[in-house]
Amino acid sequence: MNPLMSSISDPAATLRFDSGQLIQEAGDAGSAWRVANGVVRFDAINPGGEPTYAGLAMEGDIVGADTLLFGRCSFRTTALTPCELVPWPGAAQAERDSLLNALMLGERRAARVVALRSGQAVERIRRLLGVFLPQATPAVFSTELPPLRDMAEITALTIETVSRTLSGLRRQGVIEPESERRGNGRKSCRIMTDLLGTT
Amino acid sequence: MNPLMSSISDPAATLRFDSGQLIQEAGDAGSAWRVANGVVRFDAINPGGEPTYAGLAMEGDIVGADTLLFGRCSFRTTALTPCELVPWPGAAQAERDSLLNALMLGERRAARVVALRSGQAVERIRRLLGVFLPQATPAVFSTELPPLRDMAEITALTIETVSRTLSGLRRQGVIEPESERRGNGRKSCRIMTDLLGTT
DNA sequence: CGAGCGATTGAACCAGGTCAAACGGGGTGG
DNA sequence: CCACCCCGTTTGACCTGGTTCAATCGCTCG
Repeated sequence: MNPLMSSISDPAATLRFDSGQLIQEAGDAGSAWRVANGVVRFDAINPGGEPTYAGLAMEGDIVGADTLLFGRCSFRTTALTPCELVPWPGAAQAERDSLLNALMLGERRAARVVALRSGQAVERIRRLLGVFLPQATPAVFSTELPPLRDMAEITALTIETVSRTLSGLRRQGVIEPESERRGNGRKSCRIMTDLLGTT
Repeated sequence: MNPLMSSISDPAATLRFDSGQLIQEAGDAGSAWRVANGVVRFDAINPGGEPTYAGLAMEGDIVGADTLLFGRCSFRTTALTPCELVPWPGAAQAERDSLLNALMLGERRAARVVALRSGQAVERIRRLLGVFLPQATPAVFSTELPPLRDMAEITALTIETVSRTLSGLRRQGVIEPESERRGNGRKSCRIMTDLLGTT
Protein backbone atom coordinates (compact mmCIF):
# COMPACT_ATOMS: atom_id res chain seq x y z
CA MET A 1 0.00 0.00 0.00
CA ASN A 2 1.46 3.33 -0.93
CA PRO A 3 2.00 6.06 1.66
CA LEU A 4 -0.73 8.30 0.26
CA MET A 5 -3.24 5.54 0.63
CA SER A 6 -2.38 4.62 4.16
CA SER A 7 -2.28 8.26 5.28
CA ILE A 8 -5.81 8.76 4.04
CA SER A 9 -7.29 5.58 5.41
CA ASP A 10 -8.74 5.34 8.84
CA PRO A 11 -7.69 1.83 9.80
CA ALA A 12 -10.75 1.44 12.01
CA ALA A 13 -13.17 2.03 9.16
CA THR A 14 -11.50 -0.39 6.75
CA LEU A 15 -13.67 -3.22 5.47
CA ARG A 16 -12.05 -6.50 4.59
CA PHE A 17 -13.44 -9.03 2.16
CA ASP A 18 -12.34 -12.51 1.24
CA SER A 19 -12.14 -13.56 -2.37
CA GLY A 20 -15.50 -14.40 -3.78
CA GLN A 21 -17.34 -12.50 -1.09
CA LEU A 22 -20.23 -10.26 -2.07
CA ILE A 23 -19.58 -6.59 -1.37
CA GLN A 24 -22.76 -4.97 -2.65
CA GLU A 25 -25.79 -6.41 -4.34
CA ALA A 26 -27.28 -4.48 -7.25
CA GLY A 27 -30.24 -2.48 -6.02
CA ASP A 28 -29.07 -2.43 -2.42
CA ALA A 29 -28.88 0.73 -0.46
CA GLY A 30 -25.19 1.16 0.23
CA SER A 31 -22.45 3.69 0.21
CA ALA A 32 -19.32 4.45 -1.75
CA TRP A 33 -15.92 2.95 -1.04
CA ARG A 34 -12.44 3.29 -2.32
CA VAL A 35 -10.45 0.13 -3.02
CA ALA A 36 -7.36 0.28 -0.83
CA ASN A 37 -5.99 -2.99 -2.16
CA GLY A 38 -7.13 -6.09 -3.95
CA VAL A 39 -9.31 -6.43 -7.01
CA VAL A 40 -13.07 -6.12 -7.18
CA ARG A 41 -15.44 -7.32 -9.86
CA PHE A 42 -18.58 -5.61 -11.15
CA ASP A 43 -21.55 -7.38 -12.64
CA ALA A 44 -24.47 -5.72 -14.32
CA ILE A 45 -27.77 -7.46 -13.69
CA ASN A 46 -29.47 -7.72 -17.04
CA PRO A 47 -33.23 -7.69 -17.57
CA GLY A 48 -33.41 -11.46 -17.27
CA GLY A 49 -31.88 -11.27 -13.82
CA GLU A 50 -28.58 -13.01 -14.60
CA PRO A 51 -25.42 -11.09 -13.77
CA THR A 52 -22.91 -10.37 -16.53
CA TYR A 53 -19.34 -9.30 -16.03
CA ALA A 54 -19.10 -5.53 -16.35
CA GLY A 55 -15.61 -4.54 -15.29
CA LEU A 56 -13.05 -4.42 -12.53
CA ALA A 57 -11.99 -1.97 -9.87
CA MET A 58 -8.56 -1.94 -8.37
CA GLU A 59 -6.36 0.01 -5.97
CA GLY A 60 -7.60 3.60 -5.83
CA ASP A 61 -10.84 3.04 -7.72
CA ILE A 62 -14.23 4.00 -6.36
CA VAL A 63 -17.05 1.53 -6.08
CA GLY A 64 -20.66 2.54 -5.63
CA ALA A 65 -20.44 6.13 -6.79
CA ASP A 66 -24.05 5.85 -7.86
CA THR A 67 -25.24 5.27 -4.31
CA LEU A 68 -24.18 8.84 -3.56
CA LEU A 69 -26.54 10.08 -6.25
CA PHE A 70 -29.36 7.57 -6.15
CA GLY A 71 -29.04 5.84 -2.81
CA ARG A 72 -28.82 2.45 -4.51
CA CYS A 73 -26.02 0.81 -6.41
CA SER A 74 -26.52 -0.47 -9.89
CA PHE A 75 -23.86 -3.19 -10.04
CA ARG A 76 -23.31 -6.33 -8.09
CA THR A 77 -19.87 -6.02 -6.55
CA THR A 78 -17.79 -8.98 -5.43
CA ALA A 79 -14.24 -9.42 -4.21
CA LEU A 80 -12.06 -11.14 -6.76
CA THR A 81 -9.06 -11.31 -4.46
CA PRO A 82 -8.97 -10.61 -0.72
CA CYS A 83 -9.34 -6.85 -0.54
CA GLU A 84 -9.80 -3.84 1.68
CA LEU A 85 -12.20 -0.96 1.14
CA VAL A 86 -12.30 2.38 2.93
CA PRO A 87 -15.24 4.79 3.11
CA TRP A 88 -15.26 7.41 0.40
CA PRO A 89 -14.86 10.30 0.12
CA GLY A 90 -12.42 10.28 3.02
CA ALA A 91 -12.62 13.15 5.48
CA ALA A 92 -8.90 13.75 5.15
CA GLN A 93 -8.90 15.02 1.58
CA ALA A 94 -10.47 17.82 -0.42
CA GLU A 95 -13.61 16.39 -1.92
CA ARG A 96 -13.08 17.99 -5.30
CA ASP A 97 -9.67 16.48 -5.81
CA SER A 98 -10.84 13.19 -4.50
CA LEU A 99 -13.61 13.14 -7.08
CA LEU A 100 -11.39 14.24 -9.91
CA ASN A 101 -8.83 11.68 -9.02
CA ALA A 102 -11.44 8.97 -8.98
CA LEU A 103 -12.67 10.05 -12.36
CA MET A 104 -9.23 9.89 -13.84
CA LEU A 105 -8.43 6.53 -12.34
CA GLY A 106 -11.72 5.30 -13.72
CA GLU A 107 -10.64 6.12 -17.26
CA ARG A 108 -7.38 4.27 -16.81
CA ARG A 109 -8.90 1.30 -15.14
CA ALA A 110 -11.37 1.01 -17.99
CA ALA A 111 -8.53 0.96 -20.48
CA ARG A 112 -6.84 -1.80 -18.59
CA VAL A 113 -10.02 -3.81 -18.36
CA VAL A 114 -10.46 -3.60 -22.13
CA ALA A 115 -6.90 -4.76 -22.62
CA LEU A 116 -7.76 -7.95 -20.75
CA ARG A 117 -9.83 -8.93 -23.77
CA SER A 118 -7.20 -8.07 -26.37
CA GLY A 119 -4.79 -10.38 -28.14
CA GLN A 120 -4.19 -14.08 -27.76
CA ALA A 121 -5.15 -16.19 -24.77
CA VAL A 122 -1.67 -16.18 -23.25
CA GLU A 123 -1.33 -12.42 -23.45
CA ARG A 124 -4.71 -11.96 -21.82
CA ILE A 125 -3.88 -14.23 -18.93
CA ARG A 126 -0.47 -12.63 -18.47
CA ARG A 127 -2.14 -9.23 -18.31
CA LEU A 128 -4.70 -10.57 -15.88
CA LEU A 129 -1.98 -11.90 -13.61
CA GLY A 130 -0.46 -8.43 -13.76
CA VAL A 131 -3.71 -7.01 -12.42
CA PHE A 132 -3.29 -8.97 -9.21
CA LEU A 133 0.13 -7.52 -8.50
CA PRO A 134 0.33 -4.59 -6.09
CA GLN A 135 1.53 -1.26 -7.46
CA ALA A 136 5.01 -1.60 -6.04
CA THR A 137 5.89 -4.85 -7.70
CA PRO A 138 8.22 -7.31 -5.98
CA ALA A 139 10.24 -9.80 -8.03
CA VAL A 140 8.03 -12.63 -6.91
CA PHE A 141 4.53 -12.13 -5.57
CA SER A 142 2.44 -14.71 -3.86
CA THR A 143 -1.31 -14.49 -4.18
CA GLU A 144 -4.47 -16.50 -4.35
CA LEU A 145 -6.02 -16.58 -7.81
CA PRO A 146 -9.77 -16.28 -8.34
CA PRO A 147 -11.72 -19.28 -9.68
CA LEU A 148 -11.17 -20.08 -13.36
CA ARG A 149 -14.76 -19.17 -14.01
CA ASP A 150 -14.02 -15.55 -13.09
CA MET A 151 -10.81 -15.41 -15.04
CA ALA A 152 -12.65 -16.79 -18.05
CA GLU A 153 -15.41 -14.21 -17.89
CA ILE A 154 -12.97 -11.36 -17.48
CA THR A 155 -10.84 -12.36 -20.44
CA ALA A 156 -13.69 -13.56 -22.66
CA LEU A 157 -12.14 -17.02 -22.86
CA THR A 158 -13.51 -20.35 -21.68
CA ILE A 159 -12.64 -22.06 -18.43
CA GLU A 160 -10.85 -24.79 -20.33
CA THR A 161 -8.67 -22.35 -22.22
CA VAL A 162 -7.77 -20.52 -19.04
CA SER A 163 -6.84 -23.80 -17.40
CA ARG A 164 -4.68 -24.86 -20.34
CA THR A 165 -3.03 -21.46 -20.49
CA LEU A 166 -2.23 -21.47 -16.80
CA SER A 167 -0.77 -24.96 -17.16
CA GLY A 168 1.41 -23.60 -19.93
CA LEU A 169 2.60 -20.68 -17.81
CA ARG A 170 3.27 -23.08 -14.95
CA ARG A 171 5.40 -25.19 -17.29
CA GLN A 172 7.31 -22.05 -18.31
CA GLY A 173 7.89 -21.15 -14.68
CA VAL A 174 5.95 -17.88 -14.85
CA ILE A 175 3.79 -19.04 -11.97
CA GLU A 176 4.29 -21.84 -9.51
CA PRO A 177 1.84 -23.42 -7.09
CA GLU A 178 2.36 -22.89 -3.37
CA SER A 179 2.51 -26.04 -1.31
CA GLU A 180 0.51 -24.74 1.64
CA ARG A 181 -3.19 -24.14 1.19
CA ARG A 182 -5.67 -21.85 2.85
CA GLY A 183 -8.34 -23.09 5.20
CA ASN A 184 -11.10 -22.72 2.63
CA GLY A 185 -9.29 -24.84 0.13
CA ARG A 186 -8.23 -22.17 -2.34
CA LYS A 187 -4.76 -22.58 -3.67
CA SER A 188 -2.34 -19.69 -3.82
CA CYS A 189 0.49 -19.35 -6.30
CA ARG A 190 3.70 -17.42 -6.81
CA ILE A 191 3.96 -15.05 -9.77
CA MET A 192 7.42 -14.41 -11.20
CA THR A 193 7.07 -10.76 -12.05
CA ASP A 194 9.98 -10.53 -14.45
CA LEU A 195 8.66 -13.37 -16.61
CA LEU A 196 5.26 -11.77 -16.98
CA GLY A 197 6.21 -9.23 -19.63
CA THR A 198 5.00 -5.64 -19.65
CA THR A 199 1.81 -5.34 -17.73
CA MET B 1 -30.25 15.52 -27.04
CA ASN B 2 -32.18 15.34 -23.80
CA PRO B 3 -33.53 18.47 -22.11
CA LEU B 4 -31.07 18.31 -19.20
CA MET B 5 -28.20 18.33 -21.64
CA SER B 6 -29.34 21.22 -23.67
CA SER B 7 -30.21 23.32 -20.65
CA ILE B 8 -26.68 22.93 -19.38
CA SER B 9 -24.89 23.53 -22.64
CA ASP B 10 -23.86 26.96 -23.71
CA PRO B 11 -24.36 26.73 -27.47
CA ALA B 12 -21.59 29.24 -28.09
CA ALA B 13 -18.97 27.16 -26.32
CA THR B 14 -19.85 23.91 -28.08
CA LEU B 15 -17.05 22.28 -30.04
CA ARG B 16 -17.95 20.25 -33.08
CA PHE B 17 -15.82 17.47 -34.52
CA ASP B 18 -16.15 15.42 -37.67
CA SER B 19 -15.72 11.68 -37.55
CA GLY B 20 -12.10 10.70 -37.45
CA GLN B 21 -10.98 14.10 -36.28
CA LEU B 22 -8.41 14.32 -33.49
CA ILE B 23 -9.80 15.93 -30.34
CA GLN B 24 -6.83 15.76 -27.99
CA GLU B 25 -3.39 14.27 -28.43
CA ALA B 26 -1.91 12.34 -25.51
CA GLY B 27 0.47 14.59 -23.61
CA ASP B 28 -1.14 17.79 -24.85
CA ALA B 29 -2.16 20.50 -22.51
CA GLY B 30 -5.92 20.60 -22.79
CA SER B 31 -9.04 20.83 -20.78
CA ALA B 32 -11.98 18.68 -19.84
CA TRP B 33 -15.13 18.32 -21.92
CA ARG B 34 -18.42 16.60 -21.66
CA VAL B 35 -19.70 14.69 -24.66
CA ALA B 36 -23.03 16.24 -25.61
CA ASN B 37 -23.61 13.80 -28.46
CA GLY B 38 -21.72 11.43 -30.69
CA VAL B 39 -19.13 8.84 -29.75
CA VAL B 40 -15.50 9.44 -28.90
CA ARG B 41 -12.63 7.00 -28.90
CA PHE B 42 -9.70 6.82 -26.47
CA ASP B 43 -6.30 5.43 -27.29
CA ALA B 44 -3.53 4.84 -24.83
CA ILE B 45 -0.09 5.50 -26.25
CA ASN B 46 2.04 2.57 -25.23
CA PRO B 47 5.77 2.75 -24.55
CA GLY B 48 6.58 1.96 -28.18
CA GLY B 49 4.63 5.01 -29.26
CA GLU B 50 1.79 3.20 -31.06
CA PRO B 51 -1.70 3.97 -29.95
CA THR B 52 -3.94 1.16 -28.72
CA TYR B 53 -7.66 1.30 -28.32
CA ALA B 54 -8.54 2.04 -24.70
CA GLY B 55 -12.26 2.71 -24.58
CA LEU B 56 -15.14 4.89 -25.66
CA ALA B 57 -16.96 7.91 -24.32
CA MET B 58 -20.50 8.72 -25.21
CA GLU B 59 -23.30 11.13 -24.39
CA GLY B 60 -22.74 12.52 -20.90
CA ASP B 61 -19.23 11.16 -20.42
CA ILE B 62 -16.29 13.32 -19.49
CA VAL B 63 -13.12 13.35 -21.55
CA GLY B 64 -9.83 14.70 -20.27
CA ALA B 65 -10.54 14.59 -16.54
CA ASP B 66 -6.83 14.15 -16.01
CA THR B 67 -6.01 17.54 -17.50
CA LEU B 68 -7.79 19.08 -14.51
CA LEU B 69 -5.36 17.33 -12.20
CA PHE B 70 -2.17 17.20 -14.23
CA GLY B 71 -2.59 19.79 -16.94
CA ARG B 72 -1.98 17.16 -19.62
CA CYS B 73 -4.19 14.43 -20.94
CA SER B 74 -3.02 10.87 -21.00
CA PHE B 75 -5.12 9.49 -23.86
CA ARG B 76 -5.35 10.33 -27.51
CA THR B 77 -8.95 11.25 -28.13
CA THR B 78 -10.61 11.10 -31.55
CA ALA B 79 -14.16 11.49 -32.80
CA LEU B 80 -15.65 8.21 -33.92
CA THR B 81 -18.84 9.81 -35.18
CA PRO B 82 -19.52 13.49 -35.68
CA CYS B 83 -19.85 14.82 -32.15
CA GLU B 84 -20.22 17.85 -29.97
CA LEU B 85 -18.32 18.60 -26.77
CA VAL B 86 -19.06 21.26 -24.18
CA PRO B 87 -16.65 22.63 -21.58
CA TRP B 88 -16.75 20.83 -18.27
CA PRO B 89 -17.65 21.33 -15.51
CA GLY B 90 -20.42 23.58 -16.74
CA ALA B 91 -21.08 26.76 -14.80
CA ALA B 92 -24.77 25.95 -14.63
CA GLN B 93 -24.52 23.00 -12.30
CA ALA B 94 -23.17 22.23 -8.84
CA GLU B 95 -19.69 20.93 -9.32
CA ARG B 96 -20.02 18.15 -6.83
CA ASP B 97 -23.03 16.63 -8.52
CA SER B 98 -21.48 17.11 -11.88
CA LEU B 99 -18.43 15.17 -10.75
CA LEU B 100 -20.41 12.44 -9.10
CA ASN B 101 -22.59 12.07 -12.12
CA ALA B 102 -19.56 11.79 -14.35
CA LEU B 103 -18.10 9.13 -12.11
CA MET B 104 -21.25 7.09 -12.24
CA LEU B 105 -21.63 7.39 -15.99
CA GLY B 106 -18.02 6.31 -16.29
CA GLU B 107 -18.76 3.03 -14.56
CA ARG B 108 -21.66 2.35 -16.85
CA ARG B 109 -19.87 3.35 -19.98
CA ALA B 110 -17.03 1.01 -19.03
CA ALA B 111 -19.48 -1.85 -18.68
CA ARG B 112 -20.89 -1.16 -22.11
CA VAL B 113 -17.45 -0.96 -23.64
CA VAL B 114 -16.58 -4.36 -22.21
CA ALA B 115 -19.79 -5.79 -23.62
CA LEU B 116 -18.62 -4.78 -27.09
CA ARG B 117 -16.03 -7.54 -26.81
CA SER B 118 -18.42 -10.20 -25.54
CA GLY B 119 -20.15 -12.93 -27.47
CA GLN B 120 -20.13 -13.77 -31.16
CA ALA B 121 -19.17 -11.41 -33.94
CA VAL B 122 -22.76 -10.57 -34.89
CA GLU B 123 -23.74 -9.74 -31.33
CA ARG B 124 -20.74 -7.49 -30.96
CA ILE B 125 -21.50 -5.56 -34.10
CA ARG B 126 -25.16 -5.28 -33.20
CA ARG B 127 -24.19 -3.86 -29.83
CA LEU B 128 -21.76 -1.50 -31.50
CA LEU B 129 -24.46 -0.23 -33.81
CA GLY B 130 -26.54 0.35 -30.71
CA VAL B 131 -23.82 2.60 -29.37
CA PHE B 132 -24.28 4.98 -32.27
CA LEU B 133 -27.97 5.45 -31.59
CA PRO B 134 -29.01 8.53 -29.61
CA GLN B 135 -30.62 7.98 -26.19
CA ALA B 136 -34.13 8.61 -27.43
CA THR B 137 -34.18 5.96 -30.12
CA PRO B 138 -36.22 6.47 -33.27
CA ALA B 139 -37.48 3.46 -35.23
CA VAL B 140 -34.94 4.08 -37.95
CA PHE B 141 -31.81 6.10 -37.43
CA SER B 142 -29.52 7.35 -40.11
CA THR B 143 -25.85 7.78 -39.29
CA GLU B 144 -22.39 7.62 -40.70
CA LEU B 145 -20.41 4.60 -39.51
CA PRO B 146 -16.74 4.86 -38.56
CA PRO B 147 -14.12 3.08 -40.70
CA LEU B 148 -14.04 -0.71 -40.39
CA ARG B 149 -10.63 -0.41 -38.85
CA ASP B 150 -12.11 1.35 -35.82
CA MET B 151 -15.02 -1.00 -35.52
CA ALA B 152 -12.60 -3.91 -35.62
CA GLU B 153 -10.39 -2.54 -32.88
CA ILE B 154 -13.35 -1.75 -30.65
CA THR B 155 -14.87 -5.21 -30.94
CA ALA B 156 -11.59 -7.14 -30.99
CA LEU B 157 -12.46 -8.59 -34.39
CA THR B 158 -10.66 -8.20 -37.71
CA ILE B 159 -11.61 -5.79 -40.46
CA GLU B 160 -12.62 -8.69 -42.67
CA THR B 161 -14.94 -10.16 -40.07
CA VAL B 162 -16.54 -6.77 -39.46
CA SER B 163 -17.07 -6.33 -43.18
CA ARG B 164 -18.63 -9.78 -43.56
CA THR B 165 -20.83 -9.26 -40.52
CA LEU B 166 -22.07 -5.91 -41.80
CA SER B 167 -22.83 -7.51 -45.16
CA GLY B 168 -24.85 -10.13 -43.31
CA LEU B 169 -26.80 -7.52 -41.38
CA ARG B 170 -27.39 -5.63 -44.62
CA ARG B 171 -28.79 -8.80 -46.15
CA GLN B 172 -31.07 -9.21 -43.13
CA GLY B 173 -32.26 -5.64 -43.50
CA VAL B 174 -30.94 -4.52 -40.12
CA ILE B 175 -29.00 -1.76 -41.83
CA GLU B 176 -29.29 -0.33 -45.30
CA PRO B 177 -26.94 1.93 -47.20
CA GLU B 178 -28.04 5.49 -47.96
CA SER B 179 -27.89 6.47 -51.58
CA GLU B 180 -26.56 9.98 -51.06
CA ARG B 181 -23.04 10.40 -49.82
CA ARG B 182 -21.34 13.03 -47.77
CA GLY B 183 -18.86 15.49 -49.23
CA ASN B 184 -15.87 13.74 -47.70
CA GLY B 185 -16.81 10.44 -49.27
CA ARG B 186 -17.97 8.61 -46.16
CA LYS B 187 -21.10 6.61 -46.63
CA SER B 188 -23.97 6.81 -44.19
CA CYS B 189 -26.46 4.08 -43.45
CA ARG B 190 -29.85 3.58 -41.91
CA ILE B 191 -30.17 1.44 -38.79
CA MET B 192 -33.48 -0.34 -38.21
CA THR B 193 -33.69 -0.04 -34.47
CA ASP B 194 -36.25 -2.76 -33.87
CA LEU B 195 -34.17 -5.36 -35.69
CA LEU B 196 -31.09 -4.66 -33.59
CA GLY B 197 -32.16 -6.57 -30.49
CA THR B 198 -31.58 -5.35 -26.95
CA THR B 199 -28.79 -2.89 -26.82
C1' DC C 1 -18.46 -43.44 1.61
C1' DG C 2 -20.74 -40.84 -2.08
C1' DA C 3 -22.34 -36.39 -3.89
C1' DG C 4 -20.97 -32.17 -5.69
C1' DC C 5 -18.00 -28.83 -7.51
C1' DG C 6 -13.91 -26.86 -9.54
C1' DA C 7 -9.91 -27.98 -12.25
C1' DT C 8 -7.57 -30.62 -15.75
C1' DT C 9 -6.87 -32.99 -20.03
C1' DG C 10 -8.04 -35.05 -24.51
C1' DA C 11 -10.16 -34.97 -29.08
C1' DA C 12 -13.07 -33.06 -32.68
C1' DC C 13 -14.91 -29.10 -34.58
C1' DC C 14 -15.78 -24.41 -36.11
C1' DA C 15 -15.94 -19.22 -35.82
C1' DG C 16 -13.06 -16.15 -36.85
C1' DG C 17 -8.26 -15.11 -38.33
C1' DT C 18 -5.04 -14.95 -42.14
C1' DC C 19 -3.65 -14.42 -46.72
C1' DA C 20 -4.65 -13.01 -51.17
C1' DA C 21 -7.08 -10.90 -54.91
C1' DA C 22 -10.17 -7.61 -56.70
C1' DC C 23 -13.16 -3.57 -56.48
C1' DG C 24 -14.41 1.42 -56.17
C1' DG C 25 -14.00 6.11 -55.49
C1' DG C 26 -11.24 10.25 -54.83
C1' DG C 27 -7.28 12.78 -55.78
C1' DT C 28 -3.27 13.89 -58.65
C1' DG C 29 -0.50 14.58 -62.54
C1' DG C 30 0.18 14.42 -67.40
C1' DC D 1 -9.96 14.28 -70.10
C1' DC D 2 -7.81 10.03 -68.92
C1' DA D 3 -4.30 7.18 -66.47
C1' DC D 4 -2.63 6.06 -62.38
C1' DC D 5 -2.23 5.52 -57.50
C1' DC D 6 -3.81 5.20 -52.85
C1' DC D 7 -6.73 3.50 -49.45
C1' DG D 8 -10.67 1.53 -47.56
C1' DT D 9 -13.74 -2.17 -48.45
C1' DT D 10 -15.34 -6.61 -50.08
C1' DT D 11 -15.07 -11.44 -51.05
C1' DG D 12 -13.00 -16.01 -51.43
C1' DA D 13 -10.26 -19.99 -49.73
C1' DC D 14 -7.75 -21.88 -46.35
C1' DC D 15 -6.00 -22.50 -41.62
C1' DT D 16 -5.85 -22.33 -36.62
C1' DG D 17 -6.60 -20.92 -31.88
C1' DG D 18 -9.95 -21.46 -29.04
C1' DT D 19 -14.50 -23.59 -28.14
C1' DT D 20 -17.16 -27.56 -27.30
C1' DC D 21 -18.07 -31.92 -25.54
C1' DA D 22 -16.74 -35.40 -22.64
C1' DA D 23 -14.15 -38.01 -19.36
C1' DT D 24 -11.29 -37.91 -15.21
C1' DC D 25 -9.27 -36.17 -11.08
C1' DG D 26 -8.96 -34.04 -6.49
C1' DC D 27 -10.86 -31.97 -2.74
C1' DT D 28 -14.56 -30.85 0.59
C1' DC D 29 -18.48 -31.70 2.98
C1' DG D 30 -22.53 -34.13 4.54
